[in-house]
Amino acid sequence: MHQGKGADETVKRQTSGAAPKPRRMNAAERHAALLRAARELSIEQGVMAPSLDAIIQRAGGSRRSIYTEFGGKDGLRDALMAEISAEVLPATTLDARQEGDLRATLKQFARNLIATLTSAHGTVLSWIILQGVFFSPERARNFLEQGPGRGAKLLAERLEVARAQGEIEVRDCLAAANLFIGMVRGNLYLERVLQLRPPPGEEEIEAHVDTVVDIFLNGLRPR
Amino acid sequence: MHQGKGADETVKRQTSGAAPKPRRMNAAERHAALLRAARELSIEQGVMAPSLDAIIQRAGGSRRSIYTEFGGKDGLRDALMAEISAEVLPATTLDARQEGDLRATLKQFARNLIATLTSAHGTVLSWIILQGVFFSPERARNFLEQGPGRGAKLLAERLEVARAQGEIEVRDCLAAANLFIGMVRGNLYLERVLQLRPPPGEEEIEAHVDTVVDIFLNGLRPR
DNA sequence: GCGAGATGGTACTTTGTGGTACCATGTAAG
DNA sequence: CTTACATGGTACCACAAAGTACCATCTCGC
Repeated sequence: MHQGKGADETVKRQTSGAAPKPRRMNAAERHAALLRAARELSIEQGVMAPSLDAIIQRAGGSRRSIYTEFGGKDGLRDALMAEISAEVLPATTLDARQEGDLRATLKQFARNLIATLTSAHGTVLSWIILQGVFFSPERARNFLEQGPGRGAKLLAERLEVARAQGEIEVRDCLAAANLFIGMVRGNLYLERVLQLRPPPGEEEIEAHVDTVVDIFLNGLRPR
Repeated sequence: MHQGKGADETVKRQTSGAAPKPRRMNAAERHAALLRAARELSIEQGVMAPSLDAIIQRAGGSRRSIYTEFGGKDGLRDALMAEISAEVLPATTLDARQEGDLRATLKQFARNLIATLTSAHGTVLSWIILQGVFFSPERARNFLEQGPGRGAKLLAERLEVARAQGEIEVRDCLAAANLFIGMVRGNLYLERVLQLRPPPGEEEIEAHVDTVVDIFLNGLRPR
């Protein structure tokens, strides 16, 4: 390995032009590179299962950068968790201002949710949250409340509006909302988390969403 | 600790009756004790997160027993996985011979499934399967196919019978079965896996099952 | 009783990994 | 050009935990 590094040194010496692989990163670059490497490796091996050495090797830079940027492995995990949470959270909540008809709203919500959950970063987030139960229960719980919990609540409110207008007939709107979300997740989500299949294509998502909304709305229609 | 053990020795000496804490285990006892300790600690700290020392300490016996019984930590994990799988599998499949009406069948299936999934060992199994993706994907995939996969298939067959009899109206019975299972899992399962709540009581399960089956069957009823 | 095999307890070795210190080198300021 | 600082690379340390060896002790068969 030493020899390999030595050979590279010829590159860095006097190359004045655009270096294909900048030898020096600024803070922002290092930050991003480390998070990206941590995320990629977490997808492959499990959340933060890879060693810091592996992360460094992929991200470039030195071990020290992890400590200067994140304060250690825990800090890196937290940062990764926060980053992905921020990406995924919007998809888990219903846009309350959307005033279209109920079916369209449900479809939009379902489409957004299942697409995000089954995407690559949605899967990683799931893993982080799931495993986070053991190393940072607070954060996991917090995410659950901010994300899926809030999404279910907003959806329940929308259902209550629909019920008031006689569109649907249901006892517990929050329970119904949770069931709807459960249907949306269905088996797709589980299969994705277990890495038994690639992310679904648009058509597949669309078909899934159609079926879910059909059954759900039909199940709630006034008799 | 030595003194504590020494004090116990008086018990074992000539006590002909039931020894409260037998000093020597036979193979079966050791096997069971180790699996039990591993399971309990896995519930508390994550699958196989505890060290062998912790497991030994709880199970009694010596480190060597793990190697003689299971060949090492990996063997113990596999054995634990197999054991819990065997316990949970029956609940994930529909009893095909049950010839009652559709609603009763669905309720029975849903009740069994959600009760098992949200129970303590169901939660551990989930963790084992989830994390198993990374250390033994084959076993995880196999379980999924044998359990939930087969359960969904059997349920789909039952739905097809119902469809043939005009009880329900649905395009894709397998998709519907998966949605049903998704509804049954709902949020209860997720909250349990994330240890955000204790196992639901019977009334709670019953209410959940009622709502699920109501919406589902209503959603599929012929128009 | 007594000895051989089995078992429990413990200490040791090895390995992997998080964290830290140090050196060399590249970059930027004067 | 020179100097000072920041950064990359590497070696080192500390610690935890898996795996192993050994000894004492218990059980069982003679």
